[in-house]
Amino acid sequence: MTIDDRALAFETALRRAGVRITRQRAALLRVLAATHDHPDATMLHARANEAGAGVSLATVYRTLSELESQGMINKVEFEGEPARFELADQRHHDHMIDVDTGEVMEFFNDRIEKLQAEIAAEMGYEIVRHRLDLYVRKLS
Amino acid sequence: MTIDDRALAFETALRRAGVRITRQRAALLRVLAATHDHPDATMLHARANEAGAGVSLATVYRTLSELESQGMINKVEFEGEPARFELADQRHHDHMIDVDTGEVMEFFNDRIEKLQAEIAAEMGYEIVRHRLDLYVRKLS
DNA sequence: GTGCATGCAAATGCTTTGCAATTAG
DNA sequence: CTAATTGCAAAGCATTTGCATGCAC
Repeated sequence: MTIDDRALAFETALRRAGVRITRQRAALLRVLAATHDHPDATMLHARANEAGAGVSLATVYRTLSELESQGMINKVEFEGEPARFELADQRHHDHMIDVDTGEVMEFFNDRIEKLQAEIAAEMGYEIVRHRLDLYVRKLS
Repeated sequence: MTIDDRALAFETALRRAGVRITRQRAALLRVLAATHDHPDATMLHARANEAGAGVSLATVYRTLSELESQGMINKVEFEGEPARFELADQRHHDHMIDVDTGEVMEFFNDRIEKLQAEIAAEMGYEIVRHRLDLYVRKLS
């Protein structure tokens, strides 16, 4: 799926949900469709405007909320920094954060997922969602 | 260890670290020593003042920072709420949050801990710290 | 045309900080 | 005595919101 395809898919999904596609939203969708890292609202704002879009930060926040409640992006909150965002059209995964560089990596481990569900079940609960963040340092 | 013992242990550790024990700090240490839940700064402020202490919120925050950098308490940041605090003098554990009641429970699973370390090692990293939060709902 | 979306600036909520007054050791 | 600590009010930061104007459909 190309960036254009993805941006178009976003637009279609939003239209279907009764959301109007404004110039600002189209620009943000394009920026998001091209995203391979974990930018925060300010970064997305900067990227949209670098592309000549003219979008206010308030609109960035409003659009991100909308996209999140549509389930199209995920908000990721690491400790002590502004919320970051990632595309939701991927398999579930957890995050590793390099404490020296700030780099965010993704990983998935099925055994951990299963163990979490078991632990919750043993205590009489089911998991609604979970967050597993590993703050790591490169081995020397 | 009683609450008084614990409060005294805190004082001793702080004095040893060259931190002065003021009336305000003593009151907060007492409140913390009696803590079995996961209060935030405002709650701790309220509890200290209910006990007739006369402590400002700024001092609560400053004391919590001090205690955290001394490794005596841990700051716990759940999604979308003010930071909470817990005593550090316990075995490491993770948290389960009941999404309906807000109740916070603790659990520990050695297999999950080991798997995390293995995953990090495979990717060439060592874990500095980690956070695992399960947002759960009671099974009906 | 009509109502949803925008920009702006002000408000919010949590947390930190500058500074003059106070107090622990 | 004197340097650390406090309270207060102001500032900081990320995020949200009220409102008048603008624009998508």
